[in-house]
Amino acid sequence: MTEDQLISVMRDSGYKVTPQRLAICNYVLSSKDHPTVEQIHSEVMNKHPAISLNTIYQTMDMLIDMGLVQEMRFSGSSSRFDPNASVHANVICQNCNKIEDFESDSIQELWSRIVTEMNAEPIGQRLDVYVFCDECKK
Amino acid sequence: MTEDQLISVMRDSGYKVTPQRLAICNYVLSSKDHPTVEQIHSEVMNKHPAISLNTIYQTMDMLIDMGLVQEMRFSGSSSRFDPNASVHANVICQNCNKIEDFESDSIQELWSRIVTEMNAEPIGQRLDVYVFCDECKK
DNA sequence: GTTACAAATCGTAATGATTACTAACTAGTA
DNA sequence: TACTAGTTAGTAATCATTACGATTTGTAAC
Repeated sequence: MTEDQLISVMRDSGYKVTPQRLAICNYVLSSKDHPTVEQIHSEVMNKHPAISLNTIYQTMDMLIDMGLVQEMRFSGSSSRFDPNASVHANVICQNCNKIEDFESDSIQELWSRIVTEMNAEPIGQRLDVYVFCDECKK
Repeated sequence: MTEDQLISVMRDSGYKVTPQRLAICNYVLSSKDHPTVEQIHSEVMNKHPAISLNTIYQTMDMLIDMGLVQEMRFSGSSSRFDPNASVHANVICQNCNKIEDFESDSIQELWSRIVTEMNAEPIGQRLDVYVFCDECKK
């Protein structure tokens, strides 16, 4: 999604476009590692040194509301945010908490079949696979 | 799982068997509605009026450690515990937070395919489907 | 059965992520 | 340019969860 598209979506959803929000969105929507609020905060502070945690939380709520990110909560740590909107699996190391996405056509295909079987109209989904990553296996 | 089997598993894992733990386990392992710590607490208080929240938390940690329940965290609410160890989907209403299990051969197949394609050795999984339940659609 | 000891329990205090609140500020619009 | 509603930053409050310490209890050895 380009920045112009993002701005349109924000305006269409009734949100004002501020430099803080753009900085947060640009970082989160392009990130690959499912960042926490703290990570987002310290990253965005490079451009906006006075930005408050509150603004991060509020902007994440906006992104969730617009359907552009998914919040993932885990025990013993703070929320992480997943900007990948497609059907995919989150491969999560139980030791170091690293998260990697795993996508494949067969996941998409089987998922649609399951949804049909359920006779439901899902508004979202989440697939987690818990593993020990290569690093942590050692 | 019978109570005798449960007791064996607890002893084998190095946990002592106490009346409080048995009461908590009996309730949680037979529950169908993914209870919260508060629900477990108020239920078990019927038998053990002085039981503390702390004991519930500690016993849930034990059950997680023994692989008999899975913890599920969500935004804006406390953890819920799923005693269903099989591969299944949690159908979660985004409005009332009701959770229902959905099991089918396709889910099993999806799961085995992911595991094969990923070439990983998963130690657990979680499949969520977010919906508005029939009640909340009205 | 008694004893010894490590673990469990309970009550309370501490922690820490998240939310609420408020005054100052700003984007969007006329 | 001026107005208004929404946004921001800073701080305080909340609440689920965890940590702590004194007392009690399960279990294994005697």
